Amino acid sequence: MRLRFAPSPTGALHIGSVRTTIYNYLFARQRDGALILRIEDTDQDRLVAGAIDSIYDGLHWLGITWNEGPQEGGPHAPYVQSERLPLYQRHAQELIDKGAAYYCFCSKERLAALRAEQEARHELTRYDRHCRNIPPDEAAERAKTEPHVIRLKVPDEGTLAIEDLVHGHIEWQASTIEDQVILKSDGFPTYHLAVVIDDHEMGITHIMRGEEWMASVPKHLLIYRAFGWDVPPMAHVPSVLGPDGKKLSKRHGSTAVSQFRDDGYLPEALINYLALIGWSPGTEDEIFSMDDLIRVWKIEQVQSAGGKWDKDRLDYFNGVWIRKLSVDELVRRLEPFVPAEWDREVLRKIAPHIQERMKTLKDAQDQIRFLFTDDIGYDRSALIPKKSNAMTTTEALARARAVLSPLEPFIATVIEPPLVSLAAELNWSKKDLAGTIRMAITGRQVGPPLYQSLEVLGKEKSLRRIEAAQDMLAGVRA
RNA sequence: GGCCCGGUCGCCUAGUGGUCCAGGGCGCUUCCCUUUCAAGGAAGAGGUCAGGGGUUCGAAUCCCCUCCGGGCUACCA
Repeated sequence: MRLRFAPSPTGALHIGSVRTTIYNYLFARQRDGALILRIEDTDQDRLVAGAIDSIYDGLHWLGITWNEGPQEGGPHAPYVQSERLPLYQRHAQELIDKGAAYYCFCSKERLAALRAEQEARHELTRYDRHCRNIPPDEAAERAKTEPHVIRLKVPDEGTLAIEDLVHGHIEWQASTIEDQVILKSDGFPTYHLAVVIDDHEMGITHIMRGEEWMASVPKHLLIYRAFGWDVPPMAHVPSVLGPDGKKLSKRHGSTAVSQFRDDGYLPEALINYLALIGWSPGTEDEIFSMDDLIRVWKIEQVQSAGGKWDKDRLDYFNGVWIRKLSVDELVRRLEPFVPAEWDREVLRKIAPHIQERMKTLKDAQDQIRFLFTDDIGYDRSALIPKKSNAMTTTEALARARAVLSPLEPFIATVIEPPLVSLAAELNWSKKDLAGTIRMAITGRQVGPPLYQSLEVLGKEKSLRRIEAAQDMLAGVRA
């Protein structure tokens, strides 16, 4: 069993192609098969520098591994199509020799004009086979000096069909297919020629790819047939759609895996969420690690309809996976998301208290900033509860400071009782007292639990900030 | 326009002729818990299974038509 995924280095690793890659990975791993990474860079004009690195980075981050590839090597190296040109050219020649393909000398201008005419007459826009009947000898001779492409010689009649693993029986009439260019004038193959040759040469046993490739299947079938090769089983998996129902793309916002990493998403969450677009276990379980997926995922359960991308649902899964992390692991994952100068010991102490309050790792920073800087600026009015005023609040803060200052050890369980009693004495609700103190020490209305926050902040700083709040209310400080 | 693929609550989906006056999750509403926010618990709103014809004792599930959506229609992948 050999599966492949074949991205084009035309940009950052895309979230949609990741979903398809995950399926390939699962299929290969659950059957002890091999996974091959092949770079399809036959379009010279669309190459983007650094794209291959970004593909590698993204895949590594997700924990997807493979057996053969450009950097890994393997029995069918090279795994980059631009390094396999002679192979395609040789095979294109073979197709010509077999009469399954022909040289075409039409200029791009003629093709454009032809197209314009057809459009004007509301006819089908396709190649008119102008060069199809040039005698082979003459064509071969002209090919030595004239610029040319090689086109597939599509038969006039016949039916082409596959039994798709996802969609079942699909068929096409040969008459509806164009004489597709398979070798471009720059000597590079088009996708159609290159995939068929590589999938065959590399011993790919199952082709799983996005459904946008379905329309080109009949062309591939013709090429397989011309070479006399067996056609491997194919599975065309549904697309990941944007909110507007169209195939997810940059238009819908960033689709780069690296963006999700930078935004504080866990690879576990992304994989879990993505796997569920287009696949369902048929049970009510929905939290799956990659290993779980390898166990339960089945190609038979893959949907035939596309599914829309839903950020809220991704956020939910991210929260689930963040909560599953051990504290040590959470701290480790938080590392890139907090300033280097922040004390890691303090981070570790507060981590358990913000763990269930994060949608993304990025959320942590704002919630715990007060522990690492004294610059927590807030408005004096924010200190005063609705039913209170500056004077009573100042009083409350003074009393709180008095109550807190002798406490030893300064830990949450010791801090709570006296503050609860104080609230009662002041005839304040616990909520109001806690809210005022929270604002005084954190500068925010929401955050980790107050008593734990005081503990982690430490007695000295806590008292100092409460005093500062008092002064602010009393007008001592602006 | 042509070819192909789709169409179950706002979204992801379960469902493969009866146990479905359609189940779960996200989101939303309400309540509980509660020092905030979350998390957690409970309840609820939300679907004429795109529409119309068949087949059948019986259809979301099978067939046909229509409508709608998407993909492809490049010397792009």
